Amino acid sequence: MIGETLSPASTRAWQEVLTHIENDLLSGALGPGDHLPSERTLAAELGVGRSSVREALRVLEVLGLLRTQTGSGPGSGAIIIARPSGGMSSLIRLQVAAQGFRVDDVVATRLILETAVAAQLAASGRDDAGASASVIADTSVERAATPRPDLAPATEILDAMEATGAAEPTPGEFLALDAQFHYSLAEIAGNEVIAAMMTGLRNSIESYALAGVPHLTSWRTTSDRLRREHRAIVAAIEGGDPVAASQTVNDHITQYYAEAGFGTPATSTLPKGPHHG
Amino acid sequence: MIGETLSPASTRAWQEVLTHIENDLLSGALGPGDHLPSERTLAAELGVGRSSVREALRVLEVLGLLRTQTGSGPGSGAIIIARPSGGMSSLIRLQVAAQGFRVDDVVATRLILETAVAAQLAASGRDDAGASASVIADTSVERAATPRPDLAPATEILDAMEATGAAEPTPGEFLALDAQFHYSLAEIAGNEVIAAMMTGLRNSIESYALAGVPHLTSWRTTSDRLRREHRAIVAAIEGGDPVAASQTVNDHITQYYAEAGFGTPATSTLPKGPHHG
DNA sequence: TCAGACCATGTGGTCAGACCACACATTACG
DNA sequence: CGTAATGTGTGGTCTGACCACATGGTCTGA
Repeated sequence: MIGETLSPASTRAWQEVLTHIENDLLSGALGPGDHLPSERTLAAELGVGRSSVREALRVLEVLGLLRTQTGSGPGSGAIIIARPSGGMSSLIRLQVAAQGFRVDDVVATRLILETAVAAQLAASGRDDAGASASVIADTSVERAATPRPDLAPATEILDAMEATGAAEPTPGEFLALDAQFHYSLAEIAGNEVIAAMMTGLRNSIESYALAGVPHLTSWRTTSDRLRREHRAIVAAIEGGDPVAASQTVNDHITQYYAEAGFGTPATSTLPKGPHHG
Repeated sequence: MIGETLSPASTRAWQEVLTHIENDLLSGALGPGDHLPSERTLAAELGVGRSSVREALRVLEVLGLLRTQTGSGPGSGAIIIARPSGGMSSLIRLQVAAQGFRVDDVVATRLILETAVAAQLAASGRDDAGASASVIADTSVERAATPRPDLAPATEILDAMEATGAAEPTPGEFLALDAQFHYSLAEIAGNEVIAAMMTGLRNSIESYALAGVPHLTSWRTTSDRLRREHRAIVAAIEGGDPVAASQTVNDHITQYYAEAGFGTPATSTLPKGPHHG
């Protein structure tokens, strides 16, 4: 066992651990909510050191596949949770930081996904869902036409954004609510992949969006416009007009980043925040 | 320093390392091609153990931000490389394995991105780029209208797919070339984010695509159709017709997965050995 | 002089052992 | 009967020690 270093050549120990867990996931031996064996047990079973097990678990944790907790009893240990948002955010944010992604590419991609979501939502409640006008939403892969999307979760967020007086959100809070609104649309559309990607894209450029606030001629004017546009998006979706919905979303996002004067990265202070559970 | 265990509360050591490296990336102190300090040095500088440094590096490695190499001299050590494809693939694949992502959501998302890419390519070479017919490609965020996309890299792959005789690709090779073709389109479009996401989405369901081959009535018939469709996609793009390009791509992808009989996971019921309580 | 062998050095990869803080379960005690 | 003390197992971390590897300088012999 000790002399196992004779053949570590191609596969590194932590990769074996990763592969083993992935296989357990694919075979169904492990699923959401399940506990992984303890690090020490896993190490003994796979014949590797605990360090290697930990490196694999760390990867899975960052990727949003599990959470770890100290202590004993239920709720402790490493538990499978499939929460792709966190992992997607980390990945995109770090790639932007390392210049693997351009910020405008991120924005452009977000635009594509959001317009597609809006178009799909607008089309999904109609009788003639999937009209030729909307190529994007016309996928025979999508689930059976939902009767009509319930936009209540989204509109509730809009209500919060329009609060006045003491409850009036600060720019930071406003943008957070804005992110929530857009995410809720993706969630209502029912595509977890898109929702996760949108969250990741949005989070990765959160600092840029915030840094752009001072560049605005008037936060009041802009925020009022954003509020109106949000309502317009909802109206377009409820009106069953995919093209209008897409266009409204497109303008909404495009205008803000144009006004905020993009290209100025928010150096040093990274926004990030604790990986909320 | 030793008694640093008094306040590890909120931030775990490896996260500090991660944050430190991220800050270096954002500040420009680290960039693509740069070497990170050695693990031992980094550990000493940050006042953490080497294990913690390694856990952070492992995360960055999986996310596609750096590669590590043993030995000494240039080329060894941890080097910053911003290659998001690998990380995106791992993330999506594992999320699918952990049931965080549904396979049909992955396919639907891929559809959205690929149709958007095709539409953008078709529109980018025209004088009236951004016509109202193509909402998706109409983003004022996209880079200045490229003169006309050079599809040579894509068509070369198609040539390889159409090789006959000894060079004729096997189904596995064919699908690999197919993935390359689609990736090359995204690459030509110039959006790294989309390219990475497409690669990740495609890779994560590679096994499903392969598992579907036996379900086809005739591989020859299907592969011939795919070849024709690839040429049609290129033709539509060169023809400057965004709608046709999107539709062609949409049909291309949709049809294959329909023929391949989706919904059936690649794994048949495995023994399901819960070697842990 | 030069080419080859040789070894010192530094790197990541891995392991083993040892603590700590924590959370729960059990037990002992008032 | 309830509360406090204790036991147990978990992840989190650090330390020290090897290994395999790649480089670069040094030494040796032709």
